[in-house]
Amino acid sequence: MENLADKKKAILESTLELIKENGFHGTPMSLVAKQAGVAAGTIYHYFDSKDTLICQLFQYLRNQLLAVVRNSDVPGKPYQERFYDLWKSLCSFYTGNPNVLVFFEQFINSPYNKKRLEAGPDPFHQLIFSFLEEGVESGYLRPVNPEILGVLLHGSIVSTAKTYKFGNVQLGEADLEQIRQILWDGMAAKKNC
Amino acid sequence: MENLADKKKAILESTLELIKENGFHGTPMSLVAKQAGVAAGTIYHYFDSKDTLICQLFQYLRNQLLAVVRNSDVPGKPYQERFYDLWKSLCSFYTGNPNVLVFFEQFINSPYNKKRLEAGPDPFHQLIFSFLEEGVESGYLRPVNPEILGVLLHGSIVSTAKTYKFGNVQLGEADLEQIRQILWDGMAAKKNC
DNA sequence: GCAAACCGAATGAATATTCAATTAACAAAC
DNA sequence: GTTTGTTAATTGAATATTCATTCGGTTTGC
Repeated sequence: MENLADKKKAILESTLELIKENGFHGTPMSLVAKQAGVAAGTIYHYFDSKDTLICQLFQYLRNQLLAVVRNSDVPGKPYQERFYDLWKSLCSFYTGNPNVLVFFEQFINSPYNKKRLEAGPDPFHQLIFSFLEEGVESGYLRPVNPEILGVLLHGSIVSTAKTYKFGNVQLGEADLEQIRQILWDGMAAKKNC
Repeated sequence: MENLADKKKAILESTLELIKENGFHGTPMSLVAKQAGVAAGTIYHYFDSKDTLICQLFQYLRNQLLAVVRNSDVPGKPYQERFYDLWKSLCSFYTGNPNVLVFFEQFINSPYNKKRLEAGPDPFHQLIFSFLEEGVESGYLRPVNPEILGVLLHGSIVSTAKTYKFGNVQLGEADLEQIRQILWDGMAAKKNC
């Protein structure tokens, strides 16, 4: 899965790049071909249609995201640190790959996503969910539906990454730390209040 | 600004509807015309091009959002209640108008948004910012850059609204209450911890 | 009567997709 | 080591479709 054929990978990366630049529409196959350094016909050797190209691009990037999350988790550490690590690694993945974030947002709010939702929960979602569930059961997090905690966690990361890259305001490391802290303080079980 | 010509309004609303259904692309002018009950040429009487139609639709909806926020704020109330009201009104606007949420997300992550960002901060953003600034200065909220608080506030609302409508999980009123509570607990100044 | 609103078929440019032909990859046979 | 055969990869011009936009003419409001 990692060492995709060079051409196929080039096509996927070019599509990502162009969608960031020109938007979801306004990215003709001819441009994808040119940017990837292949002929138009070659794309159709690897992908049935533009639609499947876009859907497979989503899968491809989603797997990268999953790998990032998996690698960031060190089971031995205390829960709060693992929480911080998770937040940080996700956030830095998005800020380091802003075109991925843009593509995700476009994809998820497009009709393409309908089919995906009908296909059931994806591994990324499940991973986050079970991590939060563990936190609740161990008493580190408030006794709240982990789905809700996931909403807050993910929302804060996406929002932060967007502001970081696109906003007029520049957020520094200290700011990111604060956001993480505020989120934790809200979600953590209150011991002495 | 409120009583737009009937036809113009119909065109805007149809565009919104179709973009939710068929996505940003895949929404031809011919369909917009049919759905709005006008001729294709009529659209060009009101809008220079498809691009300006989409940009004006964004402005149109952004003004509605602004009005919702303005109406929800009752200056006499205690700050925490105003905070809750703001959160609730924004969230229910999005859950009640899911196509607006989808459109916003599409628009903001598209190249159209570049021009908008270059045009400076918009009134909606400013309103939220000053509300949070007031909270910080009055000592109700943590002494943190209001921009950061805004990120968290907006992220939690968007994420919640998306889950509410599109997620596999159904969130009830009690769940929304909890999310609001968690957010407040994170953002509020710590009095006794 | 006049100006603005409106119509919708016609136009022309853009573009997703196809396909017949060419080239590379590579293994088996000699 | 060369030939040969076979399959997969690649090309890019041609096709058919789609779609934004135009414009000459018609209707409506005043």
